[in-house]
Amino acid sequence: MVLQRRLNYGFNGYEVPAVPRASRSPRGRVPIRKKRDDNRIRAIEILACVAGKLLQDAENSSPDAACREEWDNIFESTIKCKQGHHQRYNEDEAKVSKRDPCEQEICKENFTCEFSRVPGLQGHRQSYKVNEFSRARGNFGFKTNSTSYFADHSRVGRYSSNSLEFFRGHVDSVIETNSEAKSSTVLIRPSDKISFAPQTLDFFRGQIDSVTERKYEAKPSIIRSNKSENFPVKGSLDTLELNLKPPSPVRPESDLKASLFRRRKTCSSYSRRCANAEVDIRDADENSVCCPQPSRPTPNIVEQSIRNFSTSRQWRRAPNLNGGAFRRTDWNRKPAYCNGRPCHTRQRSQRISPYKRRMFFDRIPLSTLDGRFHHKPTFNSPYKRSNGDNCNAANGASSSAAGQQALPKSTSRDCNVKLSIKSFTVPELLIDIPSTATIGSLKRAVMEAVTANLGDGLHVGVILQGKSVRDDNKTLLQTGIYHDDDHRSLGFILEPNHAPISSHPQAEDPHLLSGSRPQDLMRRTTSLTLQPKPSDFSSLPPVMNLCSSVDNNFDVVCSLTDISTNNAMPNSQALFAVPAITMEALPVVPLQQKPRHPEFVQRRTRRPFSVSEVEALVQAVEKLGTGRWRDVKIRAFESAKHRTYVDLKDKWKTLVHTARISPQQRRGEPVPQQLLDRVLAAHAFWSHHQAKQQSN
DNA sequence: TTTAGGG
DNA sequence: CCCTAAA
Repeated sequence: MVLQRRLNYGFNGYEVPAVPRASRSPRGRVPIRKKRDDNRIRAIEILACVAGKLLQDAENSSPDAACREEWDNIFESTIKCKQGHHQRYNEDEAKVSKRDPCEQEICKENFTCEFSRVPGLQGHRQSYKVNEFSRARGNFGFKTNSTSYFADHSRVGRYSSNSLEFFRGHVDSVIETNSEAKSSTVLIRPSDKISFAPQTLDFFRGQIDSVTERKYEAKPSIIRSNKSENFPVKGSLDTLELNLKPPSPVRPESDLKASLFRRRKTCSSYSRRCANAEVDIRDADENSVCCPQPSRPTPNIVEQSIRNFSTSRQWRRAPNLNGGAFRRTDWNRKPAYCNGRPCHTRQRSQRISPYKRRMFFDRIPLSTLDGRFHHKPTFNSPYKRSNGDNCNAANGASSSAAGQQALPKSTSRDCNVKLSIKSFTVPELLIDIPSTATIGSLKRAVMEAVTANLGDGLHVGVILQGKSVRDDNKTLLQTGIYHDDDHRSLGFILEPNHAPISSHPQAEDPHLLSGSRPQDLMRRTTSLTLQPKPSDFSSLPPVMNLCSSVDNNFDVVCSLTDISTNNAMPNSQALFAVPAITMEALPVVPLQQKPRHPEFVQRRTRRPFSVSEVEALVQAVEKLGTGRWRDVKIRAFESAKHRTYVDLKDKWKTLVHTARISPQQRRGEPVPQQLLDRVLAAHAFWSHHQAKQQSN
């Protein structure tokens, strides 16, 4: 039949290559669908595994029944999902759905999570959509969209995110979202990936399997508030907290809470916005004195630091007149609150972390840790003094340095600086592990990844007043950090060592050296946040995302995105410290994974094939066969620069399709039936030929 | 890079 | 025409 047609139309010149091309065939991705399904199944299994582990940990290590019940509630609520819920998308998301084939599958798996038993979340309902996410090579997992509603149907948040990470974050967000959040809407533009609040990552480090660090290029998110007028524009945490009514009965610790927030007040909203480490500015006598404490951690200190680092808990340095051992202070006395009820993060960390923390720092060489911190002023360095003499020495040193700055008045008492780094944002960790892997191997893999991650040349950067302090040789005094100064804007940043140290003095402050990035980032953050302009998405490089639906109407957190796009953003790989309180609501943060927003991707102009082009294509394929598109291109479209071999392949595909459908169904410029018959003939011939090659 | 295939 | 897995 086919041959007959071939003969009918006069072509009999099929040219089978002398060297069979069977070795190159089959090519391409044959079982895509299957692969995706496998991935989905695998991811779900991992999620189940994680959830199970969480439950297990909660059951096994809960110190008291109340805590355990709380955990059970949370996890149960997290896991109990009802399928079939449908979710509407806003216009933006719908557009993306049209553009993104993967997004089109977003409705494939829907979940509704009910939080009826979670304290503070009664009546809360959250729906998720999970779809696979396979746009990017090596990208594993899903994408979810979720919208949260409270009992009164007020919207809490909308996320578009990579679902695996989403679920990670979800655990935290469930724990830490509080009912006050319903007064604000967090709108995150559709994007491909999310990152997590530090505690989320910390939490999952010990929970999950193999992790692969991804580097990111940050993209902005927009945060809006439905009722932002309820809150000061400045979004001061203190104000916000005080404005909010605790949903639960007042607890005895409420006075502590108040003092805690009062204390927080001394940290500027600026530094919080910029998502740098929060500095605990308490003095030994609880006066609000804020001085950075230069210190070189001793091994046990390192250990402790790492513990705290790994659990996103704050550590503090005791007044170090006795040599400056770190000590943890009043964690138990100072409850972290989420709108009147205790945050569970700490409980969780305590319960789950001992083992994990052990694993964590056991596997990190101390030398690495040393290295990571060595950019901070050290105990033995001239930067740090523990008594008045040393202070004077520091004075003298600073007075001999160029660009020094006048010493603040009182130096005798508070030369030591006490600060605590409450949290860090670390690069996203991606899971990629077979579902058959054991928890143990999973943990090992996580540890390895974390170790590799943290050991990979990170160092601590210092941010002062929004500027990165690059000169490691300057003293604190020269830099402008004194004990009784206003240290609202002091922050820290973890950054890779290979980040360019493009430092240049700031005109307005000669004592501050600055890499260009962090403050740029922050400025963008600020302006972006205050004046969201979706159209700026393509042009705004890096940035930040929200961590809270409660208090951060204008609070954003710098986050990290994929640097694999080669949009150089070296410092965007940095680990930004995040104010603890901003993490307390919605740790799920979307990140732009694609280089550009889909709607800004320029599509090639459509250039329909002319009949003569089709003729040339058919002729070439008749001669060379299907599957040699490069040769076809060279042979017949060498000079047609706008026709790639992929185009030719696509055109052939559509030609075959066109030839098979009835003429009434065809669109566009009509292709002569004769040509279409040749297409069918050649296609049949070469298909048959290929099949024969396969079987041999 | 090229091919195959889903979209 | 886009996207991307797989080779």
